[in-house]
Amino acid sequence: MDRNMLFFCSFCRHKTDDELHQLDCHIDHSISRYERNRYIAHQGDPIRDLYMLLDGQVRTEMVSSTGIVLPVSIISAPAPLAAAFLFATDSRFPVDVIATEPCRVARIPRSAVEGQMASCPGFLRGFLTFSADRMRLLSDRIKVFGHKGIKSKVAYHILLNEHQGEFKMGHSITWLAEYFGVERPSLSRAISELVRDGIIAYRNGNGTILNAAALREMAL
Amino acid sequence: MDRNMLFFCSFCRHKTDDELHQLDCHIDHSISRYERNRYIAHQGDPIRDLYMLLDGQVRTEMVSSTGIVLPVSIISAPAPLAAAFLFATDSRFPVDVIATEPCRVARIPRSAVEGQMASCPGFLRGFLTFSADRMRLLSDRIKVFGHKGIKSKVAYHILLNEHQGEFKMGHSITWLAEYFGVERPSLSRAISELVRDGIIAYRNGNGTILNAAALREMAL
DNA sequence: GCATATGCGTAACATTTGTTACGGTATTGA
DNA sequence: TCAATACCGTAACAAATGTTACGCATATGC
Repeated sequence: MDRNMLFFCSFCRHKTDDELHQLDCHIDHSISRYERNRYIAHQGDPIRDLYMLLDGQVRTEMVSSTGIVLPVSIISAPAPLAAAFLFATDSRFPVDVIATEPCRVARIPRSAVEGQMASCPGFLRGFLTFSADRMRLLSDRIKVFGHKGIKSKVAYHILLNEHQGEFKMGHSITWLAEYFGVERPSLSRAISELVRDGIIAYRNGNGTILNAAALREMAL
Repeated sequence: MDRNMLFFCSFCRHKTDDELHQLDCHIDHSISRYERNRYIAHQGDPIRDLYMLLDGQVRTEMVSSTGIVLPVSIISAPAPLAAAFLFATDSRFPVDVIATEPCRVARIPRSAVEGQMASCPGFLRGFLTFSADRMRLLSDRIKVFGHKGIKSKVAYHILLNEHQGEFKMGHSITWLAEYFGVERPSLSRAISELVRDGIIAYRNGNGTILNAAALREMAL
């Protein structure tokens, strides 16, 4: 069994290849190959299987009801595709999934996934943890958007990453601007203003909180 | 066994009370009661149990690192509390949870939850579906935020809810404004402009797409 | 009937944010 | 060393959004 197939099984992932070969753990699945630019799934397709991208890379695209295409993201193996939605009510692919290079994809029927969950605690826990961690990413992002105004977002982000008056931005300004959903120059300006107003000191990704009260005020 | 305890079990939820009493399905759990304004959980507390709000209502609050409090949401029974994070890596309550009226809360140890998942397919599926549906809500919201500019958000929302040239907003303008993270008058203005420019007709929550091309253009 | 609350559209104005363009620094690889 | 690239700060101006206030409906309860 392919090691990547065991992505979700926290127990199995740490076994040696020898141990894996001796393992009596068979999950019903089929493997498909896709050439570059082939569609692995179309937006709206019902999700009946767990899709595991074993090798290669895909891009996902969203198609609006009458044809505009907007890129969403790039996913590299090994990774599940739309795993979060497999068990959703009326679960369908929210995007097109297209191979950007030759890919190998394993499909595991939902029933087999459920069976594996019931019989293999590591698999169950792996899946749940993967889902939960992903949910946390989304949830954190939503919280950022809950703060109106760039300075409020920045202030919130700083308070989250604060440790004894110091903080690290943790990412490039360019990256953060995308994360916040604002333009880079705007974010840059916002930070400059925080510095100008004596609320923080900042340089090169690291900073110090000078006026905690004002910063808290901004985070609303 | 309390019917609310079986929130996640799609099989059990549809049984009659008689059937429930005869059911040989015992989940290890303890039940606590909380008076109004009592803390059920503090932000940062490790999550070791599944919290099920059986009766009453809670509010969640977020506390920034130095004390500001911002309200997040109200949750009414029956509902799980932070269920999405139970299996996260280093899972902790992201918010304070405070009773707004007398509450009853069942706590089921994580290990018992895992055991129940392994032995009761309905429970497993119920939990997974709940998580997945919730993930979809968050995911949809993130997608909205991915569209910059109010008109782009509105256009996207309309295209999502379009059906043969007609659409329903589905919510009040006030509600949508919050959902989009913009001010109500701003949203109102944006819609008015779409109408003024002959792109849509709109009245009372329902509308018609007049210029699909322009609308698609706006959704980027 | 009346007071109250909610939801909605509108307007004028203030503020924030986007846009575009430029220059500077650091890194990388030829 | 040099060119190419990525990342960042800044500025001036344009555009979008927020703010505040008002009037009008509709529902609700007294």
